[in-house]
Amino acid sequence: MGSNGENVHAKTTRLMVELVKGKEFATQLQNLLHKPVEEHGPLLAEELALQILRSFTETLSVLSSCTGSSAQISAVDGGGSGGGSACSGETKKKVKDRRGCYKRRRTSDTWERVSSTMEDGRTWRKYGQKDILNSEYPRCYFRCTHKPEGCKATKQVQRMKGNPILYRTTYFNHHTCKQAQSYLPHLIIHSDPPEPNLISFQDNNNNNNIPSKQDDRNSQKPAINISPVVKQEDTQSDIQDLSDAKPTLPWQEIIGPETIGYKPEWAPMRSSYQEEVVSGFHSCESTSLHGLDMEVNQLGDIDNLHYFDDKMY
DNA sequence: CTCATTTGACCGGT
DNA sequence: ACCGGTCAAATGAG
Repeated sequence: MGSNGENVHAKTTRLMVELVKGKEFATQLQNLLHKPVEEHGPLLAEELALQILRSFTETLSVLSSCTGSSAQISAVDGGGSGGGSACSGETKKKVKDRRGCYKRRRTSDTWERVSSTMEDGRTWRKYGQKDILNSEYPRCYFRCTHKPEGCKATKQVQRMKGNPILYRTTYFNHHTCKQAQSYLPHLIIHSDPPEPNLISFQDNNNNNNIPSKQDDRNSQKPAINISPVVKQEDTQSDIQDLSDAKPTLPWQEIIGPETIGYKPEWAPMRSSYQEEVVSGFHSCESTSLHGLDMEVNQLGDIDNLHYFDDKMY
């Protein structure tokens, strides 16, 4: 980087163009959200959201090329082991050939999900967190709370580089615990007071569990954010940052008042997606993940679910 | 007291 | 040698 000023200038211009475009799309989307869905239909909003994402992707791509490295940033690249560094983020560490080359082996039981929420209807226990080279955000490691029972499902969650509102979650291994078999969270949007925009997840099996005590404990966590207006009524341990006073509820912002009530004053107006990378199948997983995705997508959220085979990643 | 999270240390893959 | 993943003691909340 810095080796060719002309290119940098051109790229800066391109960045500006992309960002302006993204802002325009976001503005259009915002305006759209103040109109009844019947007027424009759901597809237009989705198209705008896609344009915004595209703008982000392009911006990240330009930023990536600024480094002059092999960094590859995409809309779903959370800056994991292969992530690149930002233009301004010239690493102070001496860079050797092996740096950033490490890649965890992937199997067919590994898949990745990019989401505005790390919610997946499972109960997880955090067992580690690491700062990842060239990544702005730490990677958090979770295992199924039923590991003592033999469940080998794990997941990694990391905020996406350049788009920290998105979570990338990588899942590893299937759930073998039985709790998840019966676990079928159902996304419910509460439009009634006292908690406007309240969204809760309830399973179909009367798992009417109290919110985990992690809920407020996790307010320290940087990586996992669920809006406080999202209420979890299951024993989902990865509902975190519920106490965070500055929530992000992407689908909420995207779908606007017509769908779920109203956008709170404090809700930041931005194209917000969170990255969730999940690894491995819960063998106990039945429908919760996909069911949730479906619900969220219906609300305008954009999830990217990537399955890995041995060669991907 | 119990249990989840944090975080530095260690291990093993690349 | 480096880096990511996991372990486990320390810490803290309920």
